[in-house]
Formats: sequence, C-alpha cells, structure tokens
Amino acid sequence: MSLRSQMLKGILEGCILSIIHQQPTYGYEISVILQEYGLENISEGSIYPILLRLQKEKLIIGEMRKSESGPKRKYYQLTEDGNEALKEFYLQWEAIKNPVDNIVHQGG
Amino acid sequence: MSLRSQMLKGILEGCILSIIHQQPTYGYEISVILQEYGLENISEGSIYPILLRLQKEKLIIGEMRKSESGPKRKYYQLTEDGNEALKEFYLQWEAIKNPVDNIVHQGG
DNA sequence: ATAAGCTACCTTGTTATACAAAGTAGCTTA
DNA sequence: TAAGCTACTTTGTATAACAAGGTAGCTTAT
Repeated sequence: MSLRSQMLKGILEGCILSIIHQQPTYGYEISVILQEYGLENISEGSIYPILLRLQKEKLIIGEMRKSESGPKRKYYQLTEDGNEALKEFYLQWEAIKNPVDNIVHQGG
Repeated sequence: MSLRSQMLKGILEGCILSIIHQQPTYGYEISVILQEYGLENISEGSIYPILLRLQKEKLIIGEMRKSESGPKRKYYQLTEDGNEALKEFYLQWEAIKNPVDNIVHQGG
C-alpha cells in the first residue's frame, strides 16, 4: 500500500463531506471533482465505500435521480450530523496541518 | 478510534523522520518535540513502533548512549535511504495538503 | 532505606480505512 | 452490435495509530 494511500486515511472522508457540502452530488462526479482539485487517481473503490459508510452513519442522505445521459445517479447531501462532522473535520485538519507544516519547513 | 488517529496515518512517520533529520534524537524526546509543535498526546505506543519500523526499513539507525540523568537513550539518525524517504514525504505532503486546503476553504 | 515519580524503552491486540479488483448495468455512438 | 463511457456495488488485503500493559534506571523527598 502506497504512502499516499496511508496519508489519505481519514482525510478523504472529510474531503468528500466538504465537496457534498458545497453542492449535492454523486459518486462518479466526486471522483472528477477530486481530480480537478489535484487529488488524482482516487478510485471508485475508495469513494463508494466512503459514501456508503457516511450514509450508514447518517452524515449524508442519498436520493436516486434520473440522468439525462447515462444511468441513474445517487445524489447525496449532508444531514445536520454531517454538518457537525464536517466542522469537526475542519478543526482536526487545521490542528494537524499547521504543526506538520512547521515540522516540514523547519527540517527541510 | 479517533478521527485524528486516522488522519495521522502515514503523516506521523514523516514527521518523525523530519524531526530526526533536524537533529539526532530519541523516542522520548520526540514525543516532547511533537508536543511543542502542537501535536499533543502522541503516545509512546505510536512513537516506538514507528521507530522500530523505520529502523527495520533501514531509514534510520539507532545507537544507545548513556544519559547524564536517567536511563540510557537510543539516539536515531537518518540513513541515506531515510533522506530519500523524507524527500518523498515532503512531496506527498504538499501533493495532499494543497488540494485538501482548497477543498476545505472552498466549502466553508 | 524506601517510596514516589519521572525518564526511557518495548510489545500485543484492536480498529479503522484506502484501494485493488472484480462485477453489474444503462446509455450513446459508430 | 460492439465499443466506450457513465455509474454504482462488493470482497478482500495491507497497514498504521494507539490503548494498555510491562520493564527498568535514576532522582528526590520522607
């Protein structure tokens, strides 16, 4: 398993919450959006299990909608608990990013 | 298991490499240094296994030295492979940090 | 002396997660 | 009718942080 895979643990979930928070969206599009943000090659094997997990934890809710082109899509949006979890992710991200940045910039 | 624990996966190892790169040091002191950087409550149950793993992968080498006060200390320093791994960590950290920051700041 | 408390190291078992790999199926276009 | 894209799902694997426990040396107060 790659270093990147390890480093993404826990982070990817928060990113997906954040993307859904911006606009209701579905799995396949999330992979495209992540790409656009620079997180390339995040496979569906990562994204869909996260969506199912988030749904199970009631942080998001899904709804099937017909597509004008292609199969039906499962659009997700955040629940109230999801908004809380997202806030918590933001806090944790800052609490990790800043120290790590300082360690990295001091050393290298 | 906490969100923070998940988010630290892979990252903590790179931080420890970076700290050892700055100056040869030992496990107990690393926990203090991490604290000072703001990564609080990183337990020895996290640090020592990482040090043993890094040593096994020949990214660091350890050497016991007497302490003027207290038990002997195992000082570690980076090997050539360790320097390579550290550079790779820096690259991966930037490759993850920037996209995640953009996702986070876009969303909220 | 001796107990308490800090320093310092190590090990075992648990839990969670990214991802590879494989499968299913609808729609469009050549 | 086949290729190729869209879109969702499931199974199994590897790995890492950490809780919890253990060992032991040194210093200081009682």
